[in-house]
Amino acid sequence: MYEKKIPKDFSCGISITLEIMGGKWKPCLIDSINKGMHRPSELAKHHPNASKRVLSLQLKELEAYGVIRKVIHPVLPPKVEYFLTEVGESLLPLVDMMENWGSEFMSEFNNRQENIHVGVTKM
Amino acid sequence: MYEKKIPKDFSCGISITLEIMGGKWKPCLIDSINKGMHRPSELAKHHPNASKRVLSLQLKELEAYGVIRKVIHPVLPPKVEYFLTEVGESLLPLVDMMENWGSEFMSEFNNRQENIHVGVTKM
DNA sequence: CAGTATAGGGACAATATTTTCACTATTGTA
DNA sequence: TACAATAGTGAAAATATTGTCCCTATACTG
Repeated sequence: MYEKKIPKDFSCGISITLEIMGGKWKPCLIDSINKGMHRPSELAKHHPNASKRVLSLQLKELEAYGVIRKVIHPVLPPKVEYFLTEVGESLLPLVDMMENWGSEFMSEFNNRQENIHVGVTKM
Repeated sequence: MYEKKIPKDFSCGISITLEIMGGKWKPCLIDSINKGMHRPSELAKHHPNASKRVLSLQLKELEAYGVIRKVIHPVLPPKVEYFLTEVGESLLPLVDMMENWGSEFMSEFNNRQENIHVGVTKM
């Protein structure tokens, strides 16, 4: 395993949340699992920009922190499903807020760009 | 400047929020500025684990995204102050939620550790 | 004069994260 | 037989982020 050398800073709640949610795809994964995508292949198809490897790693981390629960069906070809735990569900408001804020910011941002192109400047 | 080679993924709002808030200290900085710490030296003293360099970089990024506003007082020795913009203030609920969730998770986590030490296991 | 405080940047080193690619193994399908 | 789908890992490379150290400049203090 990879051993970290820079000590983590857990002085404030924000750092903790960032430790658990900070990965590039973790909030997206929580969101997707909540929306019904449980199998790794589904998640991978829904996030084509994410490498399979990272998704796998981040799922493992989320599981290690008790955010999701892994169910291995003993069949072949393999079938695995991930579900949110209570801890994971308690993160949903945060994930939703991230999604909403980002969407609003994006549309605001696009509006600004349009206005600049048309030569209009807001006061 | 540093040029990124992996294209950003802005397909969902979450990625956008992460792009703006994802830095190691950005949410902490927003929180601190909101709580009245406006000068870089104050912020640095309040986050001794963060290197001066990174704080400076992340402040610059927050400014570039319009989350904070920089006020340079033309005096010597230099005096600079950062303030939240409207965009920055719109992030406060998110920052608060991160702080609260992390704090709760941490105390839950500590409780569990204690219980394990005492030999008690919750069902 | 020497040191401190102020805000910040450049150069570079150290560390962390992500990507790529090749592999494991089994079953079903063309 | 050859290949896809399934879930996942190892090794190594590529990229990103953060840390360390030294430098700029000015005014004040001792």
